[in-house]
Amino acid sequence: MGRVSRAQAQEHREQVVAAASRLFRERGVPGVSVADLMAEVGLTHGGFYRQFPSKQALVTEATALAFTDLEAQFEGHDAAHPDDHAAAREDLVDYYLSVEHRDDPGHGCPTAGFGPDLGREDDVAEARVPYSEGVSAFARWMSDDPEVAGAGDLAAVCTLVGAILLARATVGSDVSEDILRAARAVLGER
Amino acid sequence: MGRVSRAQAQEHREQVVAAASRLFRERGVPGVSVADLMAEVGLTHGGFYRQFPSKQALVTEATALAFTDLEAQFEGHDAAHPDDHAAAREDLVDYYLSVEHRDDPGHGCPTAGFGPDLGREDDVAEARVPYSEGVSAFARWMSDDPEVAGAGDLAAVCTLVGAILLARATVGSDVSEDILRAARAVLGER
DNA sequence: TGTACATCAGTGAACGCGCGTTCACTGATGTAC
DNA sequence: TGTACATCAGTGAACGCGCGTTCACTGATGTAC
Repeated sequence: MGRVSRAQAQEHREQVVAAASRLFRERGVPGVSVADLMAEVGLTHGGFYRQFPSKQALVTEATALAFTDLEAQFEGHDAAHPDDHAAAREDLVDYYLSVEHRDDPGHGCPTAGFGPDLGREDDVAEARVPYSEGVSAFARWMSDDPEVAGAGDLAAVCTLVGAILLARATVGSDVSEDILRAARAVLGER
Repeated sequence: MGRVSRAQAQEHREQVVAAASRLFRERGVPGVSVADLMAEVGLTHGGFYRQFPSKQALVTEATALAFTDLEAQFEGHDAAHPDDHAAAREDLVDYYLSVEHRDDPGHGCPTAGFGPDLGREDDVAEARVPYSEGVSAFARWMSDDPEVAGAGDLAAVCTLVGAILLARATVGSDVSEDILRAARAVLGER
């Protein structure tokens, strides 16, 4: 192939991070290889290390990007309901606890998508920094006061994340839909 | 080594399932090899396939065993508070949202331990059967009427599982303890 | 603006390694007489 | 109860495979004059 322009290389780099952000959520970090990621962008695996020091470094970047995308989603809900944050929140909860979200983890919540891998593997501990900040921001957005999250807001995030995780793990059983319905009922009352 | 007695072989088998039940929760299914599991019991990897058709079949058995252990834990809490199920439930929630539980996933809740892997990999779909039944039983135990779980009970399970997952993924940040505290506060009010 | 050279993004073979699974083999256990 | 034979739990080498990472190489891009 020969050398590629700096702009092109930068674009490739960003595409790899975007692919990682999606695939890591979908299949988990150990379920996606460096070769898979590069192939997603139309490149071969060898060039990976000219852009990233290691696979684990990419995990941190992919986590951060996924939370940036989540933030944009929040802003989208707010824009759809000017001056009515409660309605925006209702929209989010509605989507969050939908079958669509359950069945599309790759484009879904990074809190649920990256959580399991970050809780387990010590070698991705670095990624816990953007992750923890993302969880805080999520709770703040769930709050009435966007500056501080209360216990109820943090607990609401737990309920959302637990529900989507359980709904995914019980797919194929009626329990899966029961879970989504139950969480929706309880969070609707808040 | 030569042949071993049937009783001995049966014991080995059970020890492997028990080790799998613990290690799969701790490191995830892809994080534990067949050789790891056999070594845990003092055997070599080759003999695995005389006891199990595949690694994936073991996942199902390990999931079922972990939920049997959880059931025993429920009974223990009930036994500690005869005729006071609410107090037993308080005990469970207290342990569930503790730093000890967060830091010991291997002996912790199978709902949180097996959930991520079952939600992701299609080749362990078989294990979703005991898993779904276990989630239902968990919700029923959280209920006042042990025969039926209401939406609030299922949602409480979601909150517990979400909280422990998030607390594990944010270890090292203050958010981790905030999460445990927040879930405790909200579930205490129920 | 044009030319000569240095840079470096991406290639593809290769590194060592660990994986799940198979298999010929072993020798103590279990069984048939 | 004792003996001869069949069974089969566990061993350890080997299977093919994919992993993360390294590296000599390529040729277009970027730069110095």
